[in-house]
Amino acid sequence: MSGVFKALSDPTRRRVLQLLRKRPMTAGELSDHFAVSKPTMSAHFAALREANLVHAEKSGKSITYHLRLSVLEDALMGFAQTFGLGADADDAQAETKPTDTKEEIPS
Amino acid sequence: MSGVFKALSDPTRRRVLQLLRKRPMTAGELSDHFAVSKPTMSAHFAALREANLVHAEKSGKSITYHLRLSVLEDALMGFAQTFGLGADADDAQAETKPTDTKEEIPS
DNA sequence: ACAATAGTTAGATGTTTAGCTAAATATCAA
DNA sequence: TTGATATTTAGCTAAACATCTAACTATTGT
Repeated sequence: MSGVFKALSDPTRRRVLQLLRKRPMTAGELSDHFAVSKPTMSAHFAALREANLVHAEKSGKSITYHLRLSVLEDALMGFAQTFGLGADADDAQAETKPTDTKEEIPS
Repeated sequence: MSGVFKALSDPTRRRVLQLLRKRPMTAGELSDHFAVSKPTMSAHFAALREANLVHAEKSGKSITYHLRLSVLEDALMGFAQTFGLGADADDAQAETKPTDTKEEIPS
């Protein structure tokens, strides 16, 4: 949980995820979009891997990164839901689940 | 944007927000829920204030913090939506807005 | 085997962060 | 004014982070 938000707290990493939204890309392709060194990008990729937001697939010389949308969704929406935000409607009693009344502390 | 995710990347701060979900609370009340010093909590409050996730209201000796749900919602859901996550249905063509086809890079 | 290409590891530097204690500030009550 | 309460500021440490260059590993083409 913390790992996901930490990963998302960096603009470069957020843009990487956005780029991967369209299609999987190799580390090199992704790096070309940024004005930082390869090792720096490598570290960003590691952060995204550790947060499980991307999946790395090595093939030949290059490594292709794939977005793990479901992990992003679970983290983002799951957290949002603990605040009554998310899927359903807008004001008061219109919700699917009654926005509850129970104690739910986040990790 | 980065500020919000940065704020959310700390478990203590996430729990503070969760506590504030129920009702506004003073700095002292909030601090009582955590095993860290008051100055440390004060720093966490500052981070939340800077991210605009809470609103501080001084009255007398104490300062009452209020959750700014709308800011959390805008950040979380806004970001989620750039990935086609969020409000609407689950699989493919069921969405309200066609999940677009346009270039949207995050800040 | 050699060189080129794709990434990562190592090591250094400067910045940020979370935490602490001690001291300062502000408010209120006596 | 003196004291108690609530919170912040100052100053510190230790760990984590983002960044770099240089060197290394792995793969492929010649």
